Amino acid sequence: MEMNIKASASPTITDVARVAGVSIKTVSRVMNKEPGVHTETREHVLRVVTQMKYRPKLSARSLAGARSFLIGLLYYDPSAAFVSGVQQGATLRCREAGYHLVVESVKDDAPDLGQQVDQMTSALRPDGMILTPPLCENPHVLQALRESETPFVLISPERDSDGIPSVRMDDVLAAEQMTAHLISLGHKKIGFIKGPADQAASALRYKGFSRAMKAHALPVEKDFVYTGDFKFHSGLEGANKILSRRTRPTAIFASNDDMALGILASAQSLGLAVPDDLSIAGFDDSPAASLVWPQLTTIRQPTAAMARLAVEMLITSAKTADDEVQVDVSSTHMVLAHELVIRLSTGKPGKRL
Amino acid sequence: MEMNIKASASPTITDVARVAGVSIKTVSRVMNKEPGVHTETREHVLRVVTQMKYRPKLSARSLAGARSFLIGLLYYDPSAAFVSGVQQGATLRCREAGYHLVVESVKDDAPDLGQQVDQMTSALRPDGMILTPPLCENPHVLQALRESETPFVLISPERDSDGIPSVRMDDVLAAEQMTAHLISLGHKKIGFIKGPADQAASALRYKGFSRAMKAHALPVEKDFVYTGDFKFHSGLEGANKILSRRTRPTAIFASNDDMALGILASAQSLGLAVPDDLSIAGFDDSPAASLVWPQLTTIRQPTAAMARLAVEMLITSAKTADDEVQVDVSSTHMVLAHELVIRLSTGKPGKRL
DNA sequence: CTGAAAGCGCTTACAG
DNA sequence: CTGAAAGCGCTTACAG
Repeated sequence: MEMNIKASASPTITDVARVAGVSIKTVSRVMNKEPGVHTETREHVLRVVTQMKYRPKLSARSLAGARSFLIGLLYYDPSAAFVSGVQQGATLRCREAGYHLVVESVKDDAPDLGQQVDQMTSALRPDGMILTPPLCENPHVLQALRESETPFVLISPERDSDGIPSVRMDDVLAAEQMTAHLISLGHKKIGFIKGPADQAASALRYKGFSRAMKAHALPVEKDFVYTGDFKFHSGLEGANKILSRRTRPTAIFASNDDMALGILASAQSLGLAVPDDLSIAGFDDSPAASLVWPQLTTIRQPTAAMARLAVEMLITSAKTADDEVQVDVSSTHMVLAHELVIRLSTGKPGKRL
Repeated sequence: MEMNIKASASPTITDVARVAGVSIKTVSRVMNKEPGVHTETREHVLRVVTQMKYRPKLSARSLAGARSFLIGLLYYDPSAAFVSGVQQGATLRCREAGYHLVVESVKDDAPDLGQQVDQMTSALRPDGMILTPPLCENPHVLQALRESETPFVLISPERDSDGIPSVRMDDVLAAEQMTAHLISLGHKKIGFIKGPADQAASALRYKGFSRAMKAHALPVEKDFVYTGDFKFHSGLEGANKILSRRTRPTAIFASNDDMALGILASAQSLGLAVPDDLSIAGFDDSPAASLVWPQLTTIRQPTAAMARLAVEMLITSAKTADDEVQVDVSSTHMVLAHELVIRLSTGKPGKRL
């Protein structure tokens, strides 16, 4: 017969142990699902735990043990849909695993970025950190992380390097498929808006585009290619330029949605019907892609899935940190599937041109 | 002359005390900026701290003391620009104060929502929680929070209630100003797309609209008012309906940007020029508002500032929890200034109609 | 102004 | 399968 000894405040492991008539070590074993506890004992303890609403305190577990049950997410651009998706996936996986996600927004060009990271890791002692672009490439961040000996996973880094696990999608393949989609609709003159040279995705997406064009024996017209900066305005400008020529493409594929929306704006201001006069495709499936008319054909990045996997890897490495079964995730590079989202901004080339 | 006693691993308060030749209590005082330490002693300790790169461990501080230096942010809609802004402001203020932000994305209609909150508060023991709509109104969340005795602040709740601090903007005033702006441009027939009845902002914004109309002796035509659900599609539908009537308004004001973008799409599909044939105004200044052509006239909510203030209130209440000077924030309701963002989607009523 | 002692609530390492 | 002891790194309450 158990009885409540203290009703107020939150119960500690000692309270539970006393009520259950076992040692705190046994309660600890049960809470951590460790083997080596009699089924009856385990069930009995579990019952008491439920009854007393006992929840281990993170700070105590963290101080005594080797894990903090905290995962850090470092990001830069706050408005990006990309980060939203990543955070969503990370937070859900964390909850499932009894972990918590601590977010930190930093400026990519902050002079004290290294210290900020250092501050975060040494105070919090997270079991792992997740980096999103462009932080994946920031030497100060990477160095601070290495020095703190905090495990970390990169999401969509520029390139995979040995010893740093990463999760990504296949940008080249996605761009290739999108281009093939346009070609299959009947387009032969296809324009392309590139991203800025200093971002990894830019080159990869252009590569996919030109690869598909070449595969179908179509020329990549220089006049139809423009280099933007991933922002709306550059898409608008690029499209204005491309569409002002004597010969126009019947479709333009932009390296991201924001620029694709710029193309759409350009087309509308020029009185071109989309997709009849001009098909437009983007990349990202940002929220805005479904908030325009016609809705944008685009590529959906597996942001949430990438984040889930990143969390997974970090938790696993924390768990097995000093186990016999060393799971080495340090050279794991995962590639997740994307999704072609065909909407109304692409169609067969019109008859009007 | 100090010398490094242990170079490896991270130094603890004991290490610092030994090197500095003081007690750990003195180091603790210095780290917490407590008064009652000789300036010389303080400076000396500070020097050793810097030299050894000492950083107090959060878990130890949390376990021993009354504060966790953790603030929780509970949100529902992950894609919302609103949440992004709030998080941005919260994370920055937290860093300044040496706090960290733990985020948790929950489903508004999850059956175990109360338990989720309970789990979070009892494991993490955050010094405070921030809630965003529609969680501000969720009885399970509020009850779980109250039971856990975690202080919390509501951002833009439906209504202010005694004992629960809140931060908001003045929706009525903002809608009034936007309407006045349209009227000042010369519009007399102005349509309005309402938000869903179950969201507080809906009624407030409509109130501001009708108040301004009345102030200028203009009628609110029932045929020009439509009730949407804050989503793109409902704006599109509402506009289609309103614009299909014999008499059309020369301007439509939507209760949020997503619906305003729906109006824009409708206008474009009907061949109406914006703003010449139809002026369109939104509410939120979402990212998409600047990603369309013409860019949307809208209202910018002070999301980041609201979050900063919320964090501020929580930190203050945590600090003074058992001080003599009790700052009671429990009945504080702050109202922050918004901003009218006039862009190209509004203009003088055209001559064509 | 400064410090010695106790304790926060867990896990670790060890013993049986 | 179970437990007693020690200790994680700080703050609190107290003493001087």
